[in-house]
Formats: sequence, structure tokens, C-alpha cells
Amino acid sequence: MSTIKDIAAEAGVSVMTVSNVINNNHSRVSPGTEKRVREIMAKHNYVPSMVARSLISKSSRIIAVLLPIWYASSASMLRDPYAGQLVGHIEELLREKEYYVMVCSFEQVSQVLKIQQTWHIDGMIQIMPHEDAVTRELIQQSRTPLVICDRHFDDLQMLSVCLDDHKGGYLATKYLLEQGHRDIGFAAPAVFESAVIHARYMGYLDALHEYALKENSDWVFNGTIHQEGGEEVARRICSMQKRPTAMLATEDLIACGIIKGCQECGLSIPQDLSVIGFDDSMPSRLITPALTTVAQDVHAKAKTAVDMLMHAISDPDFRNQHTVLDVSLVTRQSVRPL
Amino acid sequence: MSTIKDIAAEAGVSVMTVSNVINNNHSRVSPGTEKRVREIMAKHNYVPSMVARSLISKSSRIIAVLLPIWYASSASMLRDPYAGQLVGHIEELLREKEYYVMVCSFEQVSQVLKIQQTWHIDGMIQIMPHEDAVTRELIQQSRTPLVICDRHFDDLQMLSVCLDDHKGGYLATKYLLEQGHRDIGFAAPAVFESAVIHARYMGYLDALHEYALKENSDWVFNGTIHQEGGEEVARRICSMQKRPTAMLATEDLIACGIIKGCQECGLSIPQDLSVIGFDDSMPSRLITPALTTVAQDVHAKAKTAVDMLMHAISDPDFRNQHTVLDVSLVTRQSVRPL
DNA sequence: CTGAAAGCGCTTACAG
DNA sequence: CTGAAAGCGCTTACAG
Repeated sequence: MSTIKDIAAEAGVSVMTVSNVINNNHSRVSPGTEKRVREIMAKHNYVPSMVARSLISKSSRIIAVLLPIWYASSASMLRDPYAGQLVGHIEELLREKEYYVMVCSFEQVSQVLKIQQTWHIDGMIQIMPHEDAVTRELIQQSRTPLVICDRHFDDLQMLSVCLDDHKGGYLATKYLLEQGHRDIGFAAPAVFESAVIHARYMGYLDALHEYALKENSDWVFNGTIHQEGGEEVARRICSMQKRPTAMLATEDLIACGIIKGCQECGLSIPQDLSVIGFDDSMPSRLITPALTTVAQDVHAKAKTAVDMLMHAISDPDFRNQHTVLDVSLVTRQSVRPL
Repeated sequence: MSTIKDIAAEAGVSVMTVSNVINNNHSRVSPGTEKRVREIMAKHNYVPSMVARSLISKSSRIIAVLLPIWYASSASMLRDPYAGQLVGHIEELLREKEYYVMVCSFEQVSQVLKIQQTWHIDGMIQIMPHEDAVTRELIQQSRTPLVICDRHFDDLQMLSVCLDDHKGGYLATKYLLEQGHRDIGFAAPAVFESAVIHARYMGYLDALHEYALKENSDWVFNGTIHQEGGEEVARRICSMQKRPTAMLATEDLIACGIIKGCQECGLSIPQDLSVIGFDDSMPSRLITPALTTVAQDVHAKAKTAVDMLMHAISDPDFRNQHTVLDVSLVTRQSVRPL
């Protein structure tokens, strides 16, 4: 494997001239010399060492994609299809810009700081929310630009990309109301611990209030985890004397679980219960009936996060921006007019 | 940010003594000195620079996870839930061993070689199959240990982890035969271009032959892509005069598409058509009826790939091993006895 | 057990 | 336009 020295020797120039052609300092090397050097580099498949370069420049062109580990699980969040999709898009966008992406699961902030330092990481994007305390600490301690997805703190200087979650909850609930539903339930993993979920919940409440309705606490299900949680909710709904006519779930998988669970205990969807999900992910098109859901644009989220990060890397003053992405309702077959 | 020099100065020892404590060369530093140095390192949150270390050692503890880009799409394969799951597990396992993981999409081998060189990558794992020609070239040109998932070439020295795809196709078909089915169709993306799919197809044929049956070419669907492809297959089946009584799909999503498509044109599953999928991924539990499918153990695949890679990194003679992982049939509700 | 020197593959001022 | 020297933060022989 040849080094800059070998190339310089063979070209009969100094190491620094080779360095100048690598770095396209056209003003510092004559066209003839450049051509000769480039030919020799090509001939030897010479690739400059990023490790040597970053030792000097304190910059590596590595972006860390941060994946929280918590929530009673040491498993990588990459297993979540949404996370995979988001990281996939981010990787594509960063590759186009000639950045390298390092994927880092972490529980504690110190792990991130260590990696950041040891590799001279140029920037970071946190995918999936962590515990608020951890995220806050990370924002405060990070020494490189950092973009947080799906979480924002008003009192902190930070870069974030979020969804208009309130609008999502509102849109879905309003749609159900317009379809004539008045008995509308809500199922979510953690209404009060997660800001994202809480915003959707507030949207739900606000829509109800607009129709002078109040929530029925029997129909608000907290701690609903994925499909299994949805199925459990369905069983509880089935056994109720007074059932809701519609359910809003904060995740497609939960909505699918509700549908499946209801079908198993003999309710039919949407005749006996209308259901709306959130995200417009793959399951929404798989389930029968196809799921009406609040759609988010994952590619736009990735693009926004990457653009913000690039901006922050080139401009040290760009350290505080909160981008809110729009959501929209996709109507399919899981809701019936009443 | 402190360097080894700062630590050495504050401890009143030489840089090399600090280096020895970092590297746990206990024989080369007295316990008292070590303790003092460690305290100073902790106090300053000192983290040794991997970039400086790898410049010397020619090793970086970075493992590249390679994601092919092809198939008429420049999209990152990470968007595929199976890929996300596999990479998630790999990342978990490598993190435990204190390796860093870099995710690299690539079209051409030269891109991989460049990254390999520029970062002194220690090893690589290719997830998802690429075109055979590209994979062969990669195997031959790679200068670091490389594990290929889901592809093997008998004529090459290589490390690979595959599934017993033939057995998978055979098991599923045999099960259908045992349930009394004789008219069994097959749906796959690319029967002859993909070795994995072809092996499943051969398993299907072999099971048929055991029952002295032949395939009916009307019922073998090639070019079936994901759910949409499955739905298209369903429409064609629905319009047939003589329909198969059962379908085997090489992917859960295809099987789900077949189920959904059939339901839409009025066939009921499994009464009118039995369906078996492959992978036991999330969709198999989402669809109604729940899908009978050939299960693979994605965690075992990740673990095997990582173990092989670790072995190869520590032993230069370990360069040729082909591990075949077992598959099993998970029976649910999408097949009925005839 | 401890240290001084050389060097990994580059880039950054500084001269010419 | 071109080069010689110093240095990035470490480790590796080599001495003592």
C-alpha cells in the first residue's frame, strides 16, 4: 500500500506537492505536475489515509448516528423499522456528501463523548428519543454539532427536527369526529413520559374539546407497547359494556394490534370499531382493512436533519434551530362514517 | 482536550509510561505510578486518540457493514426491515467487543477498497446479497477479513453465513403435501438470478418429486417484488380457471401480498388458498390469518457472522468457512388441511 | 520499572 | 510554482 512518500518519490516531487494535488490546491501546483502525480496515484490505487489526515485536521468526516439504548432493553433500536428507514436515508444523504457514518448505540452520554473524542467525530444525529435527562445532558456536553430527532427542549440551545405531533393527534381525532364518531378512545405507550406522545394526546383532547366533548378515561390506554399491547387493548375493549366507536393509536403497530385483537374476539373493523394509526409505515398497508393513519415523511426528516448538521458544521453560529415537519392524514379503510 | 503529553507532564512521568498504562502493560509500570496516572487521566476525562493509535498500528477496531446498492435502486438497503434487524444485532455484538461500526453502502468494489484503506478497517461484513460478479470481485480484492451473509461460492476461499434455503423450500412444500395439497404454486422475485431463491426453488421441486408430482409452470411466478408483487400474483390466480390450492412464497411480504390480493378479489384464506411465507418476520404475525412460514434466526446469523469475523481477525489462516444455519417451519393459520 | 528517540502518513506555516 | 522542517498523538524497538 503506497503512501504519499512513494508517490512523491516516483513523481520526483516533494511530499507537499503531492499533498497539494490531493487537496486540489490548484494555485500551488502546475498543471503538468498535477497530471503526472495523478497518473501515478491512479496507477498505484493510492488512497490518502483519513487517519493521518484527521490526526492533523481534527476533523474526520465521520458522522455518528446515535441510537439510544434504554426502555428495559439492551437491544439496538435499529431493529425498529422506522429507525432502519431513517438511518438508511441518512446514510444515503451523507454518503453523497462524502461523509462516513458510524452507528453508535449508547446508554450514557459518556460513551458518546468518548467516541466523539477518540475519532474526532465531525457531527452527530440522534435517532429515536432517549430519556429526557440523557438527551439534555448530551446536548449540553457535546463538543460537536448535534441534531436531535423527535425531541426538543425550549430552554436549551439545540438543533432538532420534530413532527407536528399535536396536529397529528388533532387531525386524526377531528376526522373521526367529522365522520360522526363521538366515543373516541386513545392508545399510546407512554402518554406522560414521552413529549411526542403527549403532544399527540393534547391534539386529541383539543379536537374533542372543539366538539364540546371530554375524554372518557376508560378509553384512554397508557402503556400500550407495539402490536401485543394493541391486542391487549382490543381484548379490554371487547369486554366492555360501553365500547368506544373509534380508537386513535399513536403508532401503526398498536393500531394493527387493536384491529387484529378485535377481529379475534369477533368484532369487525370498521363496522364495530374504527381505528386510526400514526406514521404510515409498512404495517398500515398490510393489515386488512388497510389502515387510515397520520403520515410522516421519513425522507424529509432525514434530509432536514442532515442539512441542519451540514449547516452547523460549516457555521459555528448555527446552533439553535427547531424544525417542525408537517403531517397529513391518509384515509384508507379502517374508519367508517357513523 | 488533553493529550498523552499533558497527562505525562502532570504525572511527572514519560509519555511512554502513560502509553503503557493505557495499554495495560502491567509489567512495564509500577502499581503506584499506574494509579497516579489513572487518576490524572480520569480527572481530565482523557480518552486516547484512536486516530493516532491506528496511524501506527494499522488497525482501527472499525468494522465496515457493507450494504449493496443495486437492483434499479440507489436506496439504502437499511430500509428493509430484515437488514435493519441484522445490522442492529451486529452492531450490538460488535459494541460488546469494543469495535466501532461503520455503515457503508456501495455499488462498486472500488468504493469499499477505498474506505478499507483510508480508515484501516479491521474487517467487513456484507449484509444482503449484491450481484454475484461484484461479490466475487469483493472477495478476491479485499485485504481485510470479510464475511458474506446469504451467499457462498464453492470455488472461492471465503467466509460466509447462509441459511439452509433448500431445506426451507423443501420443508414448506412437504408440509403442504402432508396437508393434502397437490396443486402447489411458487412465487419469488428472481428464481434464476439469485442463488438463495434458486435453492428454495430446488427444495420445492424436490418435495414435489418425492410425491411424484411436477410443477405446473402456470403457478410458478417469477419477478414477484414485495407486497405489490404478491398482490399481482393474487390477481392472476383469481382469474385462473384451474387454481392452485396452495402457494409458497420466498418472502413473508410476498405471501402477505398474495393473501391480501386474494381477499380483495373474494377468495378467502386459507379456505380457498393456503399460503406459506419465508423468514418469520413481523408481517407474518400482522396479517390475518397469521402466516405459516419458514423461520430463520436473525440473531444467530448476526452472531455467527461476528464470531467468524473475530476469528478471522485473530487468525490469518482462518479464511475459508461456510456456515449453514438451520431453518424451521412455524405453523400458524394460513394453511388448511385438504 | 522507566525514558529518549524515531516514526506512522499526512498538513501547515514558512521560505524561496 | 516548489520544497524542507516541524508536528498531529500516539507506539515501538532500544537502552538503561
